[in-house]
Amino acid sequence: MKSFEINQAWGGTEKCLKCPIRNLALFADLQQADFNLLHQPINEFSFEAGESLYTEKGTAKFVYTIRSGMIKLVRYLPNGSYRIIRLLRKGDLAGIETLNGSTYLHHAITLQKTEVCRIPVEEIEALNSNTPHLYKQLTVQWQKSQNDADIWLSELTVGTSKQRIANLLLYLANNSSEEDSFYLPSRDDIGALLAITTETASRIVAEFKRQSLLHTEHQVAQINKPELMLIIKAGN
Amino acid sequence: MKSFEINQAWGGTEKCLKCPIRNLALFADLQQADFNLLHQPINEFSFEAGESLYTEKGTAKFVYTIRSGMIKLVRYLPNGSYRIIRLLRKGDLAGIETLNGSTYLHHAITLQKTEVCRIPVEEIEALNSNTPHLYKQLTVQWQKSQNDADIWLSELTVGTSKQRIANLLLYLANNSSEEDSFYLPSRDDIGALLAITTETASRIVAEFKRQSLLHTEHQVAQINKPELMLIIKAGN
DNA sequence: GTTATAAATTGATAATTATCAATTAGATAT
DNA sequence: ATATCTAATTGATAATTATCAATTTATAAC
Repeated sequence: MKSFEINQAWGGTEKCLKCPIRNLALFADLQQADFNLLHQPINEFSFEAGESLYTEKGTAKFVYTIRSGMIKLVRYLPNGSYRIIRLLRKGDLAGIETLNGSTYLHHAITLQKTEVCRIPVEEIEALNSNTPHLYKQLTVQWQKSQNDADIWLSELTVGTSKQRIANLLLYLANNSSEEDSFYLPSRDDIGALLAITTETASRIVAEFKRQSLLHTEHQVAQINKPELMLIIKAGN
Repeated sequence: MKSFEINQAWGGTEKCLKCPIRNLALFADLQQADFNLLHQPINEFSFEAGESLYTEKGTAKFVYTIRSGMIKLVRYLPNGSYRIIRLLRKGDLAGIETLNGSTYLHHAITLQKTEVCRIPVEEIEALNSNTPHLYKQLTVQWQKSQNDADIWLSELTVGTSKQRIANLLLYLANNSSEEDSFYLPSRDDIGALLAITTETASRIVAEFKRQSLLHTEHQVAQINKPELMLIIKAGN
């Protein structure tokens, strides 16, 4: 594991209060006094692309808030293939299922350089018992991930492969941190996201590039949104 | 709407405490005193097959606990088709998204005769503010629906249509209230569940019937589980 | 029961996608 | 820079599925 701890250990209070993404994250509603309830340190980690935060059925001790970058939640299927269940970005929570169980339900793997805050589950449980301020954000996060799953199911599993990829590109562009570019997943991952083969994903991505609907430089991508939206509608 | 109220209005205390599905449902952890916090009545409704509990973007005032039967959560797509996002059964919650928003995110439609308890959102919010006993069950429910969505995404969107339908039949059989039979959705709904066409769904269901892997009488179905599991593995 | 209506099934064909295989481009290590 | 490995692309073909259309079966209404 190449990940490293950015700050050795700190109480949390000072830094969480000043955190640039606090309004997006789990602790949005916590107040000064609430932070004093924290006993264990909340550490900040930086992961390179392709690293694993945790694995399915692994013992679950931490929840992660994503500060920057992108994470895929992966399930491996009995036949050896894998499916990407969801993509997580800035402000999202990973591993929150551990509040009701002792193991993680997915593999969490970074797609890019990703910075996270690692919160011990026990601290979440303690906060929940002692302050009413965390509960609201937990339900907001829950709802966000549920809604994401719904969009995935309703929009990214219908239509031809071309329509699905066009939809995915628009989704990625609309949810990117950058204004006009976004991270383009590998063809393998596009396949695992949309339940199509790597080859089909590659063919269509290459075709979009030839048609100048998509420009890439390494994994940084830009798209022609209006044209892709037409493809989703018309399907040609 | 043919639905009718089973009980005109009642305080909730007596009946919720004796409810046969209470251990499954939202109020599992509530104690005698907590029920006294309820001000509005919790009414019991019975719906016939094909009725609508609520519609997407409808003003959300109620959450529903399913006592018996089955409900589909539906999203209509821009092109006029629809997708079934999830199936809800005994003990599941419908409309819980309204805790963080003012509208429902799906259409909820009964597939069979279905009995529900209708809980005003305000009561849930009030309970949450005044007792810590609801929160735990809310997260349990949240996790259950998230997990269901994950299973859907990872298992029911991969493989050939035949494998997907075999998977769906096993899922329905394993989650049925009855020991050895289950409710078989219409071919339209099977299509909307698995993102395949009605015709493909019909062809495969008919084939399974010819092969005696599936027996139906009206919409009551029985399956040969071991054989269907082989089909999922082998795909033929 | 008979008729009307909706759902399920089946057929023929075209379109889409998976599969297997090879090649090219890109990234990493030496 | 060169060798090595991995990812992306492309081709040919078979398999799967959608589409359009017709027919049969089931359900509901009278």
